[in-house]
Amino acid sequence: MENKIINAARALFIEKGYAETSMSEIATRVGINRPALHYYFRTKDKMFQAVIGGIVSSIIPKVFDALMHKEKSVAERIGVVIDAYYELFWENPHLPMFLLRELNRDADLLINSAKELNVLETMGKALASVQEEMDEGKLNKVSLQFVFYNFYSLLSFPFLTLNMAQKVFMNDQEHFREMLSDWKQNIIAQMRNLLEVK
Amino acid sequence: MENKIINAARALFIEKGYAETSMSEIATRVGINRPALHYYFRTKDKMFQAVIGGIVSSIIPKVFDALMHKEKSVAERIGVVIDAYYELFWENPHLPMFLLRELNRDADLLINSAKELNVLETMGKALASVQEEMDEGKLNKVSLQFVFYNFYSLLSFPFLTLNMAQKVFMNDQEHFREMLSDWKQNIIAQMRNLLEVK
DNA sequence: GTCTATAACCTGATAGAC
DNA sequence: GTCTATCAGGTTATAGAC
Repeated sequence: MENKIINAARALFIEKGYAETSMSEIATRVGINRPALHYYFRTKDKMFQAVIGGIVSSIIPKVFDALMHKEKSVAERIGVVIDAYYELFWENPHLPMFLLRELNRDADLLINSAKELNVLETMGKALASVQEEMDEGKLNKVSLQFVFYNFYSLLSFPFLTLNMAQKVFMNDQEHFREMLSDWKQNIIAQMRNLLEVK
Repeated sequence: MENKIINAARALFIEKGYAETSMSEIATRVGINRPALHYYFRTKDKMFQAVIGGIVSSIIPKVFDALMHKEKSVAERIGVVIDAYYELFWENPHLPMFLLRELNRDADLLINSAKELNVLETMGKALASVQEEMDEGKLNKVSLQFVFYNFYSLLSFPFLTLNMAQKVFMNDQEHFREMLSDWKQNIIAQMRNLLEVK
């Protein structure tokens, strides 16, 4: 039962955000009523935090392992990371928008959750490994913030503007999938331009 | 008075979004009470639409003119466009997040407003002009959707993650301003990599 | 035009019966 | 554990006095 609730809550929170999701909505989705919800999670906030924990930990990635394999080329490593994120985002297309929205509403909530789950540490290690290669002259010297910005902006933007794309570019799901595949090559090309020594 | 209301409403809507901004909040900010608000704009929705109109029209850019000047290099033209957006976003740092949030909440509202103000047409012309140069072989052949994605993702991402940057990268305002200046060069470099024939 | 008063509703949360 | 009943507080919106 507890799981049923968390699943329904996660789906609704991700789709519409914290503020615009009501407890009644979650209750009817589960098939029970409000008071029953409060029995399992005393407050809306507690419930949201439980959901956040699950989401953040699903993003703690094996993904970052890929960055560590120095024997592989930049293109190969970036490709693996993109694939991992694509898989996650394809199942939850509104996840990037959700993270951004809640990061703006209450940054501490997400950041603290990430700290508890050692996400920042894992990410730090991965970025430090990139830094090493820069120091060795194997990669261009670029600030890690810029590496982060370039990668995540390009990765997330198509998902962030999914609604718009459907209306403006008339993208259906099939079209979107094809586009993502081409877009992956674009991200790789841009990251190579950023990082590879010429 | 009507203007005073619109200004207060715009500031609040941009900062916190439609759902999390209440009429009472706007009223106290203006210095009157709720019923007085409803006198000027009958419903919250009507008021929001009035605000949206002003915001969208402020983005209809002279910006796009810059793209038309074919005699200038890609780098020069992109630079001008970035400056125009930087100016707008510097005064309203939460504007990109606002647009994205409302685009996800109610895409039609924004798109219809954009249609009324001929934004899509202006944008279409600018993109068509880029298309021409591709046909002439002066620029790489890339889908216009990708040109759009590359530019706007890189442009908006630092603003979208402003809250996070302040907490994670310890960026104060001064630091952020410097970073933006370097970031501009990064956007130009990436757009050149995308568009320039080698 | 701007106020007070109030309607009608929805929210999150709790108490208590079963 | 799950229900009914209810509370206190906030929301948009309107009616009517001044």
